Amino acid sequence: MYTMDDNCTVYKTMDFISKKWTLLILLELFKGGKDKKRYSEIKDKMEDITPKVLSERLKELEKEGLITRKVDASQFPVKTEYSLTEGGRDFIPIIRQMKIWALKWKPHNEVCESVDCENCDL
Amino acid sequence: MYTMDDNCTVYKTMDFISKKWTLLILLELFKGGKDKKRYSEIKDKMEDITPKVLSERLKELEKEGLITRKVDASQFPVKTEYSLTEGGRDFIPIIRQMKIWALKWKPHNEVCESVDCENCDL
DNA sequence: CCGGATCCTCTGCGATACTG
DNA sequence: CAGTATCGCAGAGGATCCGG
Repeated sequence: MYTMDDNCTVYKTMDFISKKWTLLILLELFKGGKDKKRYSEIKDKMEDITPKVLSERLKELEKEGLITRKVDASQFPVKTEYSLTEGGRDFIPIIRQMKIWALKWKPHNEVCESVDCENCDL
Repeated sequence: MYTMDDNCTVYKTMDFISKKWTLLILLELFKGGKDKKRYSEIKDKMEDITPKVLSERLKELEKEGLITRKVDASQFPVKTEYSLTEGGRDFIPIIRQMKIWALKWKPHNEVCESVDCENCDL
């Protein structure tokens, strides 16, 4: 007999990525091939996310080691830039697998009908 | 220039699986190699889920085509059994990828230190 | 008894405004 | 520009109830 263990690595990982917006932020940081993106740049692309939640998720992702945050205060206005860490980049293939799964099993539309559509860069 | 599109297949999939408990329920239905599991059986294994949320998630998963629900009213008490569909089973490798990722990048413990630990059957 | 539904509470998300 | 502060609401958690 087994029971779901709170301490299980998989359990904790799934609980972490099951927070709203988390995966989409990871994907947004990956898209376009840029290694750094600014707070406002992320926010502008993800139209429906609120500044509070974006801020919360970025902190969580940093704490979990998936992204890094760098502040350039040498000039004004101050620039804050976010990048994927190696571990964060290594999560992208999992998101790609989700897309491949979705293309196979879910009805899809013209916006996103191929694996390499420009909408999500996957 | 691109913007996150609500209609995007990937967007919708990520939004769907990003609901609390969804992935854990899928995993629970996979574990142990049984093809069917009863409501109470799932609930007992996932100690912290409440009957309300379990019921909601099972309905969503059924609607999304990942699981099926069969009621056996031929005897008493009535049995309700849930199984993974082909599409649902095809999602398990993605969860396995998450575990592999977690084992590589996150500190893990004795409960779950190998890919084939009996705790999650992945 | 089993598989939920119902009621209530409380945390998390959303919307808007504002600041160093 | 990059976030906080404040408030309101929907969805998750807890306990109990109920029809078959």
